[in-house]
Amino acid sequence: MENHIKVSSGASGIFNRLRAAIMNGDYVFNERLPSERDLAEEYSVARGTIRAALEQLERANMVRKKFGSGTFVCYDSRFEHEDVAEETSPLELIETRLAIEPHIVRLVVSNANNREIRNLEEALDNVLHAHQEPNSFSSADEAFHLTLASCSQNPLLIWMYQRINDIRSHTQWSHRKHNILTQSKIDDYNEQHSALVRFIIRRDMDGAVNLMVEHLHQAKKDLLGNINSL
Amino acid sequence: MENHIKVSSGASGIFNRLRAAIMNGDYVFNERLPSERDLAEEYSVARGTIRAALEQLERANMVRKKFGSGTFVCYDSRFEHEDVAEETSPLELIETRLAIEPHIVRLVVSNANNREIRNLEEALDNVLHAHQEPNSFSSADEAFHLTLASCSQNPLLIWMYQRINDIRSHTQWSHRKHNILTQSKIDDYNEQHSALVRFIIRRDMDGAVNLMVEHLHQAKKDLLGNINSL
DNA sequence: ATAGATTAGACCATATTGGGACCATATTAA
DNA sequence: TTAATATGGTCCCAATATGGTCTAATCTAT
Repeated sequence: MENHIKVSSGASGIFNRLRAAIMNGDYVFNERLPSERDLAEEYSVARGTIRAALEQLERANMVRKKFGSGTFVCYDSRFEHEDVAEETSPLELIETRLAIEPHIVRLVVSNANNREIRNLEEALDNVLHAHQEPNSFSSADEAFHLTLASCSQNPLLIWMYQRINDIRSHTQWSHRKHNILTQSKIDDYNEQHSALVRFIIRRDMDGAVNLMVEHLHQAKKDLLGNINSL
Repeated sequence: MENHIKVSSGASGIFNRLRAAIMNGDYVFNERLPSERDLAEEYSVARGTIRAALEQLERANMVRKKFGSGTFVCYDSRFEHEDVAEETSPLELIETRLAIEPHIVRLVVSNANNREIRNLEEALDNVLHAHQEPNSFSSADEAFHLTLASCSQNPLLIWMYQRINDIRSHTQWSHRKHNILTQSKIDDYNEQHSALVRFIIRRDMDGAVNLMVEHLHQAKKDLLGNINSL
């Protein structure tokens, strides 16, 4: 009957304490937990008990273990109260980008100063020279579009685009990137990125906006084509 | 609480410390980090560990490496908007609405079903019959536009519009509403609200979108006129 | 007394780290 | 222009850290 006093004991107790620590942010997303041996010492318990607790955490999808490397947090507290990321499909994300990015381009063409143009050219350079590999390109592409948003100088739009990038990098469909982002697709997209920056530098409003719309429509088409072919 | 100094070990530990340094402003935008060899000495780890940490930073879009030159910060602290509501001006809010609402209208015209049309008509009714007083109208107006957003059936767009409404009801200018929202202005806006719903019911895409753009441009003009007259 | 949980330790397979060397490119000084 | 230097990119090998597995002894609750 001592369980009435102790909150919990044994492996489940360690599980609860570790889960609380992760949800509390003591261990953040992608961080490596202390080794099983260290945790055992920290909680004054045998390694087997720690392993049992970690297995519970793994079943709860809060950590993942990597042989020979460590145990890593895969619980993202950023989305703790945000079901938006979970509910938003790739298609709905593109639709949202289609809503705000063309207008961002309008603002950039009318407002961007030389310093921001330089930042944009640098981001373009990065995405053009990103390793020809889906994850690397995708990450540079996110940075490019965020830089574009930042050139709008509108804090609310920038903030919204950050949320879009959060969702872009949120897992759901990332495994599809490898099907969609072939070498030739990456080349196509980069062609459009370059053209977009040229239009912006020339202050060609219609050209830039239309290109952005086309860019996103192509991304949408590629996404739909891929889904249909599953 | 115990003085629990927790320093993640290995590459991810270095990653966390460097990320904190960058976010803290120890290294600023476009600044060159110390060389990998210097960082290795500074943190008393091998160069390979530093390289692993820098690769994580690169994946997080916080630094970029230039072959033969160095590693440069590409994290812009201006992107960190602690409280976006505080930083967003009325004009910037309108610009943001100008970005997303016309596209919301597009989606509504193509996707809305009868049930959603009924919700929209109800929201229209509410805003038409709101007390002819700025706060009452403003609140009904927010609800009308949010209903419109929800008819898009896109959870991300709906969520973003909720954030817009948060800011609308928060912002700096609420005291100006009394200057802007005169009886005749309210009548003008409601004229547009009614016309918008008619266009949507007729599935007149161009008419609806153009009207929404006009609606927001008028709101922008009214806002600017009021600011200039201060 | 029994069954299950916990402890403690040993060993294995893999990944990371330490430390060094050399290469390719960019920057700087002569 | 040319040479020297600084920097990131790559490879190597040994040492260490880590999770995976197994065994046996001990504790605990029924």
